[in-house]
Amino acid sequence: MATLSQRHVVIERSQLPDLCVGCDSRAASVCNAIEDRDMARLAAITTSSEAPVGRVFIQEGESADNFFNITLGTARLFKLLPDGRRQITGFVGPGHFLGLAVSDTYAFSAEAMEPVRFCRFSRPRLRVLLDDFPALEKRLLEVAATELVAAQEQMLLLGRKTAVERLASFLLAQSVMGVPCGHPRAHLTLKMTRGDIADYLGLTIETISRTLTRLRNERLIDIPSTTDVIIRNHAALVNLAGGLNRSPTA
Amino acid sequence: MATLSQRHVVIERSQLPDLCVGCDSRAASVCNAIEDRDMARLAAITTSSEAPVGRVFIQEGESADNFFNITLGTARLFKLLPDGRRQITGFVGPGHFLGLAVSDTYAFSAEAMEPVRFCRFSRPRLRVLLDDFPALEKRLLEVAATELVAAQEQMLLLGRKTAVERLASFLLAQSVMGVPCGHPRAHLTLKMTRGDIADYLGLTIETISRTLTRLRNERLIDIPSTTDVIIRNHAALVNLAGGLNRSPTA
DNA sequence: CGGTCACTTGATCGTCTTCAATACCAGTGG
DNA sequence: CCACTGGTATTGAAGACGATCAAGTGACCG
Repeated sequence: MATLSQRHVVIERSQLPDLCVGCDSRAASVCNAIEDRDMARLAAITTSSEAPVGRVFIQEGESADNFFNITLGTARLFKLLPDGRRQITGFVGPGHFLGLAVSDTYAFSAEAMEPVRFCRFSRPRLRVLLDDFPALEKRLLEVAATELVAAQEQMLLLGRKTAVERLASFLLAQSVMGVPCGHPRAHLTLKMTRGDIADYLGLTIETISRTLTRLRNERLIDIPSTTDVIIRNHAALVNLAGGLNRSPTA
Repeated sequence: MATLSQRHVVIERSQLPDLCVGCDSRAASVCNAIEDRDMARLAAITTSSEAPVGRVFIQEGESADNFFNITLGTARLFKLLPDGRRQITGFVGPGHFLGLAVSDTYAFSAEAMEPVRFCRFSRPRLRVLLDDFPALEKRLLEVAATELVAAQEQMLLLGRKTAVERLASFLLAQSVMGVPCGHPRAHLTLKMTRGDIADYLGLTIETISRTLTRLRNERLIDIPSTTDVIIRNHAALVNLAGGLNRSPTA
């Protein structure tokens, strides 16, 4: 088990570019954020497991006994209302930590979108580890702060942006996902369904579909297939999205 | 300066009840979260300042040079869109830390709702302090995690709840604000305007007003003055709000 | 080839917004 | 004491954006 998860960790790190050391978005990746020796120590106390597509491997409200470190695949994080309305709070991939919940229960659910492999370790064990490696704790704090900033941006989106603006913001965010420093990608391959996007942006499937075709008709994007989007007019999208982290001139 | 802020800190702590040591919501207060000796050390490197009502003492997009620790008063945190639309991400009072931003610029603005007094200290200084006191860092992590959970709850509210549900959730949240463990207060005195509430809940002033009167007509609340709300039917509000952190039965 | 699932597109509906008028309250100065 | 002012809240009427309801298309797969 230990050796298995250890190998995953190594694979993870070797996949990541070694440049971009001083980059902002580097903090977003927990993988990059942890020293090699810490990662080894981390791997030693984890148990690796897998979740098939559709499996909810973290259930909101259940006892938050474990921390998770995704090593492969993608998952959606979401919260539900009693009548089934769903809000997706994020999509997470390799390198992401889950389970920072303070209370004794998880604050959200996590469901595998692709087959997901993750390392799991108990809270007490993490506590010990954090005591031994303050650097790890520092990094975790950075990660939490990064997510907090992202959450605030999402609040702005959900509370104040129109449908087009939300979709523009979403596409732009997707275009820089996993691109540490360089230029944003123009070709996106979405791993989520329209329903996922809708529940992430606080809209409905139909509105997502309509708005996408509208953006296509206005030549801002192309949609070669339902999973692929090509950004044709990046500047216009940025403008629509509300400047994308601009400093307000008002 | 140092002695001044130190006195504030002492005042802060003495105002807080010493019970409720094992309580969940204790983590939300940074004041409670820091050891006495750490607080003294903290106070030693801070400079205390004040902001009059309406003063924006943190500006989104500006260089994030300082951390802030509110010691008196209340402030609204918000983000703006280029055309002036505002999303309030939170209301913060004494004990709250600000400036956890990872990037080199603040991710939000902060404006004094009442006269605000705060201790300010530079990031490098905080870094030194965190190195000396791992316990402080651990607490900060808890605080960040708590805020993250709150942010996710707010995303659910903004993305998926109706106007009544949002207002019900808001009133209930207000009723437990500053009440660490005990029963929620029935009598609320709101420090924010309708406009603030609107920008916090992703609605308009008019909708807030209408929805409040609707709740009053349905005998769920009373509104003795524009700033005061009395919760008459707590259970009904909880039901409206969507169970309030319930574990979804679906 | 039939079935399922996801997506698209159209028509209608409802909630919240927008626009507008009025009421309210505190502070200020005549 | 009362009129005046500016900010804030309430209430009404009309409008818009997105939701809902519904039908149809296309891709994938047994």
